[in-house]
Amino acid sequence: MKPEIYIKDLSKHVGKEVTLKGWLYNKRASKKVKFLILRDGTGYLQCVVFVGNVTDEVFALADNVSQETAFEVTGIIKEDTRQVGGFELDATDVKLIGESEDYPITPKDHGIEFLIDNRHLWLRSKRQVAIMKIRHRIAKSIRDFFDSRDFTLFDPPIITPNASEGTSTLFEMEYFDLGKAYLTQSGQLYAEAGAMALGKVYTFGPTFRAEKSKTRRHLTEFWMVEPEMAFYNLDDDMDLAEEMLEYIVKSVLKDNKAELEILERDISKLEKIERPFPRLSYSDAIEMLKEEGHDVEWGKDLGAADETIISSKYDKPVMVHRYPAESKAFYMKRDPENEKLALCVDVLAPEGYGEIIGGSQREDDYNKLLGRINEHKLPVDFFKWYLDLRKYGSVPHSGFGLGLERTVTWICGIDHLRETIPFPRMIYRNTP
RNA sequence: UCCGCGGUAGCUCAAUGGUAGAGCAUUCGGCUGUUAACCGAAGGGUUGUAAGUUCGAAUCUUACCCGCGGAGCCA
Repeated sequence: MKPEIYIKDLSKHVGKEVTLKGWLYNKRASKKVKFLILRDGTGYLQCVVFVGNVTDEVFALADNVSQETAFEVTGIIKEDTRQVGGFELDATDVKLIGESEDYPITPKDHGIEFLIDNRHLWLRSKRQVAIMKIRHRIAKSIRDFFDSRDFTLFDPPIITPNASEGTSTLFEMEYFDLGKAYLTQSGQLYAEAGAMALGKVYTFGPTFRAEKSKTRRHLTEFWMVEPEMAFYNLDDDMDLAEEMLEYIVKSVLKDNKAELEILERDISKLEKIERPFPRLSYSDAIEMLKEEGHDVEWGKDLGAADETIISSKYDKPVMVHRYPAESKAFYMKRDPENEKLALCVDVLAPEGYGEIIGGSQREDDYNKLLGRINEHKLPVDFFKWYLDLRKYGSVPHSGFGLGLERTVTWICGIDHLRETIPFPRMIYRNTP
């Protein structure tokens, strides 16, 4: 029943008769010859059905198949430089597997609302298939990167009673008789416990933010990778982030050339992603913006426009570190050389793609951390276990979070991250 | 939450306040090599909803609904 060969493997079958299974991507027809474009998830193949080469019934069938009809085709594989994949199939038989009537997504233009309404079908289109393959490659390269560096995959809970950065942006639910619980917006606090147990860990899973953000850079459900390392300071943290990003980009360049081409990605931009990446303190970034005549003030977080200006100066990701602590999360350690600064870093992707990583060295002093929790008016009870990590063998430690969809968006060179996850969840959309 | 833009055929879009149209898709016909194939024909409409102005509203006004882009916030 299962296919014996796939389109990606055709080079081994030139001159031989093969049977392929898939769906009709598109069709071009004249009276005596029909061109059926088959897609099977691994590639695209033009199948030529000539009037004399098949029975009349088969020829009539080839004439009638409509877009996205599932069918099986048998024929001889020929090399053909005119075709995208380099091959063509001379059909000797076609069998119908599943009909497709009035498929809504045509090869012409569509609006985004219509496409997202039909996301379950939109995923079949060439561009979406390419993006999903690159997403997969990026996820795999992330796992390979950490796995080969003595990290242990550490899965934090999705349902949590506490908030790492306040409750205003959390999805809330009733948890039996225990009151409110929330969908996690970060596995970091749990990863810290993991780092104290295993040394180096990483989490990789979905996270949730009920932010009312309506931009091309936000989803309410997105995937995040969060490494957490004992005995790493901020510099070590930045070194790791840099090494990981380089590794990811090189993996995609090595294995996804065809997909990048479908997306018309300018590969030369990705080829420049090599260590070292520029590092810039927040204060220097502010100075730089001021010199350019932009209205910025020390102490405020950088806006999206500011980030774009900074990242446009470089053709590599930029690491902006040591932001004013006031606007940052409670768990970040202060810079011992300047208590107003947090030992944190944001990595801004090039070409205006903005923040893809946020990381920091964590506060490892019990009393300072307790003070921060109180300053931020967070419920101390919920953080008792987290404070314990500073009570029993506390060590300097650091970590960061990488947004998977933002990374895919940047590497694919597309303009909205809703295309980088199979079924995007956004503020005004939770279907299909 | 705020600012801006939009909603017309299955889809993408036209249409000075005066008969609602084209391309694609669909159906039928033509074509032996097409690359979003091409050529010809046909069917397809409560112009987001409600009210108002007007002899007459897709077009002007008001309210509402839905969507898109952006800001803030963040990955």
